[in-house]
Amino acid sequence: MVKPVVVRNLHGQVVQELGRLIVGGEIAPGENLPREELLAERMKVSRTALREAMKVLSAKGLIESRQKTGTRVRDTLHWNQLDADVLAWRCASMPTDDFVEKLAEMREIIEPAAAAAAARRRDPEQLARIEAAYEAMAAAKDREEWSVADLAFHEAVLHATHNELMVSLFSVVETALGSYLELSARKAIDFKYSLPHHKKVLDAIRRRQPEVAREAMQKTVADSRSNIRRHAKSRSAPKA
Amino acid sequence: MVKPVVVRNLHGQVVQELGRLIVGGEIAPGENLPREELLAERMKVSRTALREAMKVLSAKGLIESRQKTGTRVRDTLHWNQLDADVLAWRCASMPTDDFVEKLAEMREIIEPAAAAAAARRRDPEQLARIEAAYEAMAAAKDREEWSVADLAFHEAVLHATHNELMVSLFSVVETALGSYLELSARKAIDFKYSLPHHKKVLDAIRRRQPEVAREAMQKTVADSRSNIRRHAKSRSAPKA
DNA sequence: TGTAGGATTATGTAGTACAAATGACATCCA
DNA sequence: TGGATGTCATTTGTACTACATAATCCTACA
Repeated sequence: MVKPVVVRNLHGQVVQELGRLIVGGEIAPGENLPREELLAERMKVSRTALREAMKVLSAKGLIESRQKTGTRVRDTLHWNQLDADVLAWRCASMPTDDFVEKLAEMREIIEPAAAAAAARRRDPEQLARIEAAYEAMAAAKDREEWSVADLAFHEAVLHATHNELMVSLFSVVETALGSYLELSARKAIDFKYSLPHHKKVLDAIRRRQPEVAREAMQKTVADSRSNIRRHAKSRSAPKA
Repeated sequence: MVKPVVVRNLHGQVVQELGRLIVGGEIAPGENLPREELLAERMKVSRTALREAMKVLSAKGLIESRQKTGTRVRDTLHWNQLDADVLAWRCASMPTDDFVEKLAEMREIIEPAAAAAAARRRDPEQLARIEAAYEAMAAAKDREEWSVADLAFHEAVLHATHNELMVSLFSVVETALGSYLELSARKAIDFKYSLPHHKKVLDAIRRRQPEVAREAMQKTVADSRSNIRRHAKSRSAPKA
């Protein structure tokens, strides 16, 4: 279920390896990487492959290389935080639940607004897609099926806003959050408990009632957030 | 003022050139690029430089290359829409004001929520930064100075949320929007008209009143949005 | 002491050669 | 005829070498 981030290319592997090191903080911002020739040798790849990987990382804002000076890790300020890879690396490296909170916060901001926009701008086709997702949720027989349908529902709502930037943001955040949720199973009983919430959202969008949709969606994600939070608490060892 | 996107590297230029072509729609999704060797020759660069550029583009989700099949432009769905470059290319290519609307919508969603979060979580240092920005706005003598301070104000608010994802999103959106605003001058008279709005935001954050802050910020950005909209209307030739 | 300019050293670019993957096509066998 | 199988051709992937270019550092000279 969790996509294993399959990489067929060599430089892709190098990107993953270096990316993890940098985002994980093992190579601190401001610090210089070893010379290309050296690093290539150490990673057992050609300088060509290494350089292609470096270009990718510098496209993500993680590093910056100049002649003579060498290649250095940029300040986190310049990192492309909303890049899917960067986010994934952070998820993998930050054991603190602090980051999950931030993701959840983003979601809680985006989704209600999106629901409102969807209620205003949806067209029949998109409404149908939302309805279909809802039906699938209602018909889900296990948690697995339900999560898939749930995700489809939210994505359909986002699509109905006609704003692809929003869709993009959501999918990035959601993917990152999802990887957390899947780590451990929620209570299997009552996995459909939020179905009524979703129904309200659907109805409001159907009836073109932006404010109602916003509020309903707000309740839905707040619920899910408290779920995540409870989750986080029980998962992490109490550190204080 | 508008950063000229200075690129010192050769492959950087190639990235820009190809990126513009793809995002601008001159090479449609699904379409194949010419073979590397051919394309390199046509662009008068070595295959090495071209490939490094392609790696960057594929990191942004614009293209995908496989052996034998060649390199093809991916569907817009996979584009890294929130990448600063991609956004910039879109701004440069989409003459429609439709896109500006979408950017403004994002802003209108993020900022009020951010103001609320800032009111809840700001620490003294960040408050000071917001105040400093406000003072600079109040003291601005021309539109130029004012925009700089304005931007600093909003950025300071975002920082006070302690959520770097939000900061990142804002800065991307804002940069893209900014490039539009700078295209043509707003009315020079009363360029400080929104100062009172900002004051309200500042006060609410200082007093830790999330809801007040949200509402004040909401008014501020709504105002700016209607400004943009008026702007857009007068700029674009009426097409219908 | 200050500055000009060269030595040094890192990345940047070019070009060649070969490896690997895979789509297309021909071939073979039932 | 139809389907499985194998070979070939083409395109990207990787490696390696050579040299260009920029920026730092440091020496030498005024």
